[in-house]
Amino acid sequence: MTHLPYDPYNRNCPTRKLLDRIGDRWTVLIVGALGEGPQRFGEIARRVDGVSQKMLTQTLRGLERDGLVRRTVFAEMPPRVEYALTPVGQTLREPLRALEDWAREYMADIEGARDVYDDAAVNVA
Amino acid sequence: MTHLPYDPYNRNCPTRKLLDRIGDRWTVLIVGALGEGPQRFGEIARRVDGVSQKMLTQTLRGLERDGLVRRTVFAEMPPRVEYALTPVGQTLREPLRALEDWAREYMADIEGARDVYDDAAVNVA
DNA sequence: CGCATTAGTTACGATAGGAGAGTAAAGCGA
DNA sequence: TCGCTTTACTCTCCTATCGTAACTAATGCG
Repeated sequence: MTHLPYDPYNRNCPTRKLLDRIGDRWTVLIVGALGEGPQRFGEIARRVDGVSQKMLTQTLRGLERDGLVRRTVFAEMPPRVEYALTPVGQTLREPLRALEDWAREYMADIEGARDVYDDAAVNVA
Repeated sequence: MTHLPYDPYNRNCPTRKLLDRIGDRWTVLIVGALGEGPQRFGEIARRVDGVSQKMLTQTLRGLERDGLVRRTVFAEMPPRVEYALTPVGQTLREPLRALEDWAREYMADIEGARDVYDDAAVNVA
């Protein structure tokens, strides 16, 4: 039998929560960083400027659970842990990069639109 | 002169916040809904199952301020307000639909990965 | 006169996120 | 031997955001 059609417009569909995860700010940046190759915890932290250790751990754990990231612990001291995209995780690179590229491309337009909107609000007030 | 390169990996870059907005759960679904044509407030609310009036208003206001959505008020009673994507808003449809499609395509894989992960955790515990 | 309709707004409790300090375990220099 | 360093977390506390649900304005209709 085929599965029910997944539909994020339905509140009970699991794709609804999945969208939350993959559209998440840190997920976009972390997957983007790992797209360049496997990296250690600290390397990702430095690459993704501003991410707290807590959120980095939390996001990586979620991605690992979802089978998008593989976590490898080396029994050394100080500890060494390497993170890498799985084959499924690789398939996320393109849609997320598209989002990143969109943000870069239209940022200026949007800042302009905000100025116009905010000026109009001031004039009315 | 060209503008500074926008880089969401830098915590102070405005694209960082922009990523938050466009990756947002409600934004993805609302832009998706409006991709089918202009719609009234209530129509969007019915299409995007589970969105509260508060979040719908808030998200639409943000999209309007960013110049991605145009809001048209008709002076009637009861009120009628129509929302439509602007040309810039249209350019968001493709990357967001790619996200939606990805979620639909890989949902089953991910649910499988979660089962494996959670079973392993139980065995260790 | 009172109820229905539409597009909101407001108040409030729950939850998620950020900041910052604390932890384990081994290496290494004084 | 003491204690400082490194790495990958974990914990606590505080604030911001989100969801729920009730309330509102303004008109038509029975």
